[in-house]
Amino acid sequence: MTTLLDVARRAGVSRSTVSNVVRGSELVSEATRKKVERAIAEFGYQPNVIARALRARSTTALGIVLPDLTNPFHAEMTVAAEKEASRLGFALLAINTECDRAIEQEAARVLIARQVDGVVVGGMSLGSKLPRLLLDRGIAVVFASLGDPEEREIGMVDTDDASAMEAVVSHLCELGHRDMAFVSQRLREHAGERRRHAFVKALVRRGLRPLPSAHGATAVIAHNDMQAIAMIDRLESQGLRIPDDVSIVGFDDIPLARHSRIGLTTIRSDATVIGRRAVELVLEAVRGKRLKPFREILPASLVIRSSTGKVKA
Amino acid sequence: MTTLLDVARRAGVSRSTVSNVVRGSELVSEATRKKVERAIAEFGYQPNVIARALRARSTTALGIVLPDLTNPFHAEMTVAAEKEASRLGFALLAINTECDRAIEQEAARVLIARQVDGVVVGGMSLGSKLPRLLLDRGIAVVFASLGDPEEREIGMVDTDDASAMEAVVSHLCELGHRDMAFVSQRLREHAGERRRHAFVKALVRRGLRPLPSAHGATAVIAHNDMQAIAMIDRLESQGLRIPDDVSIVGFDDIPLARHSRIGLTTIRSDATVIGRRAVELVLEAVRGKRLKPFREILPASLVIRSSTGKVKA
DNA sequence: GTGAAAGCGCTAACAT
DNA sequence: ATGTTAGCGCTTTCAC
Repeated sequence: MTTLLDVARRAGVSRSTVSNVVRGSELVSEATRKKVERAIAEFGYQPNVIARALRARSTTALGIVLPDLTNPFHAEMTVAAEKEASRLGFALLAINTECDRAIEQEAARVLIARQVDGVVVGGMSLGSKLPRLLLDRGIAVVFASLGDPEEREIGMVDTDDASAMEAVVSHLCELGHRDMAFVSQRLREHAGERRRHAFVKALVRRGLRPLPSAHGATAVIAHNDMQAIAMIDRLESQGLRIPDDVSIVGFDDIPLARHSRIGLTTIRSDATVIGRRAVELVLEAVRGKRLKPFREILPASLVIRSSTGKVKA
Repeated sequence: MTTLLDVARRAGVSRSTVSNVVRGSELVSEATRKKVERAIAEFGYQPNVIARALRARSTTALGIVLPDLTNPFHAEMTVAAEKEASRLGFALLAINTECDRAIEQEAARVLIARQVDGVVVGGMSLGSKLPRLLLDRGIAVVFASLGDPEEREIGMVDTDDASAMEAVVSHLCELGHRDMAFVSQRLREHAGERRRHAFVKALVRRGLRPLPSAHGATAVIAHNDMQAIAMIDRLESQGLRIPDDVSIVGFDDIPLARHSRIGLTTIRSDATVIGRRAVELVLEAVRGKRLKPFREILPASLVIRSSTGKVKA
């Protein structure tokens, strides 16, 4: 392994000069820069990221915390985040928590121990301590597709839940539905509860009230597409027909939602944009310049397919 | 941040002694161990992973390289790998390559720069240079769900492609199919080409030959479930019926395959086991003890659902 | 059994 | 503009 010292000797300069060249510092003459660059090329020198991290107190690594990576929405978000991070020279540590409190706590411990510069939270349990733990260690945090954080220090990028649910309820009401329910698999999931809240608000505005469970509902709104698709499977196994007996609405618009066999009515949410922006925001926070808006709400749109229909007469 | 020195001072011992206690070295008296442990608990001391990595030349980090994290099979494998790695104190760096040569090269560069101890390869382009690049830097490599590596130094864990394809072809032949085709989205994907090879072999054994493309085939075998499911969508959009006009077979048995609306005939492959074992194997390699078999082939089984049927008379 | 000392490879004051 | 120096926090001989 070639080090700064090797390059320095080869180029006949000091290590700091080489370091300056490597880091693109301005205070190096054109002549020496050339010399050093030649030596670097000759050795194929690559700075040791570990040594640099120890000294500079920045690992150029980010974390991403997810409840379920097997959900294509989260996977797509992660892929986009990884791509953007990599483009900017950052590595991405992905941690799957299953929304389990203990695993979230452990995730925080690992992220702190590994000294990541920032963390994108793509999902967590309601009232999770994870963000606070990170913030307390000076680690930047951004919520992605997770709704509004209560704390000012946390950044966010999300689809507009409120107007999305407004559109969903409006659509269902037009189809004659009055008995609607919101379902989420894991009770007390942060994003789910926020969406449930928005859903209830939209109902109440119309003088309606949500059913406590899918039982007896003519329309079921699921926390996300995966759960909506699972719900179709469950209901159909019970002999119900979608949408004749029950209408189903998802959230995310994962690629599968538009599959001919699925045709899920859902809210379009752009995982790629959210993942990319989340990384951009967290890096802005890392660099201490929150000039641009630190919270960003993307417009939501309802995509109507075949999983919703008129309520039976 | 509390350091070794803080703990040492508090316990009235030297840093090396604290280090010995932390690393569980035997050569510490019971009495001092107790003292040190108390001081550690008092401070809530956590060793600095970065400093340790610099000195010990081991980052306790692994990499996982994937072609497409949005494929639930790969996602599940990654989740399992991450879980196992985390259990053993290792972090996991996930890199999505889209099977793109340039990205694979860049992935190798990053993994080398970050000095990961080992890498699980869950997918790559045929003849990719990635494994060689890593091996040359002394980084352990294990193929997961990728077939047999040519190089002895590379570990592997995979489902038995050969017997799987044998079962598929046998099943289809019984249904009267003779015009079959294997399709894979990305030409020249390592795993896909291995499966294609196994498929062709099984055909030839019966005196049959594969069709060059899905066109005109009565049965189509896809590289994996996601592609099979996409194929159903495509064919049905063209007005064909599955399985009446065309039978479809996948590979992986992702959860979606058994959805009531999908019912995909496929090969069962356990992503969780593969992910977990891949990490175990790569760590055995890291620790230099390849006592246990370094290559592991899991039994394959055909799951027959509703996407395959008798060929039209 | 315990401690002193020498770095791992790099960065960032501070000199020059 | 370039070099010198002093560590970052840890591990690991090597003495005692």
